[in-house]
Amino acid sequence: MCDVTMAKLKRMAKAFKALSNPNRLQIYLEIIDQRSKRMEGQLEGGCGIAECISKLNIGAPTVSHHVKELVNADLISVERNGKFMTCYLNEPMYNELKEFFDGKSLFSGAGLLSAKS
Amino acid sequence: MCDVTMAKLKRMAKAFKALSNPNRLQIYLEIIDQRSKRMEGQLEGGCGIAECISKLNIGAPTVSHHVKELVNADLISVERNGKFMTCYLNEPMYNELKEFFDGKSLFSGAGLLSAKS
DNA sequence: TTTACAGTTTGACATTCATCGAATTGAACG
DNA sequence: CGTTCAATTCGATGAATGTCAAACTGTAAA
Repeated sequence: MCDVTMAKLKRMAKAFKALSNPNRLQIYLEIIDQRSKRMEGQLEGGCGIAECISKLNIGAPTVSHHVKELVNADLISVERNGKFMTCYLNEPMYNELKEFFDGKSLFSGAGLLSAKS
Repeated sequence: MCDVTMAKLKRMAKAFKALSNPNRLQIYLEIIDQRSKRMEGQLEGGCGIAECISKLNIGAPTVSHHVKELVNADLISVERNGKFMTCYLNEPMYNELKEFFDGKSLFSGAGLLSAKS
């Protein structure tokens, strides 16, 4: 009965873990930021990884690893454009996160804790 | 100029880390849940730790450790009531989390990534 | 005061993480 | 083709994490 809820809990925990590293959070926010600009027509395409590499104080292998983690947590998706890589925000997951703290969350009153294991 | 924003980023990353463990997330949600019930007058007092211990599949030392992590991330506060411990939701942090994914977040357009270290 | 219960501390252990340097793949371009 | 640049893969390593069992502290109640 709590299966769906439990699955969601795991999914959320995974998303939070992906966002729990400051560098990864910054990459995620950069992607969100570029998406906003794109929606306003100030930009085309998605967020390039090279951009993140140059703006953060960590090496390319680390950025690559972080991007993979964000993809793995369903927070973003990645697409190859010739020589470059482009990151896109995963909108459904973004909305799920947005709704998570909305008070009328799936969790409240669901008696989640009574589901052992 | 981005100091405040950077501080917030770190704070958020810390909060996400605290919520990135499924057991810890469940404890947090239980506390939120009990707070809701309390607001509806269905319950008095806060959430007891013993309750979490009995409902989760982990030992008391681990729950104690998790609770400390939640306190450390400013997500909850704890108070002693005689023999029992009571957990309370930290409302400001809860609101900060709620507002984080609100679109008009502090981060969008702030050029956060351009602030090296 | 002795017992029982709630919760913490300590120490240990296996696992996961963040990061790096070096080597590698893969696309574009001369 | 050979070079260059974007990005990944592959070890390696030091640090942090989640969990437990055992011992401890502190409060209440018998």
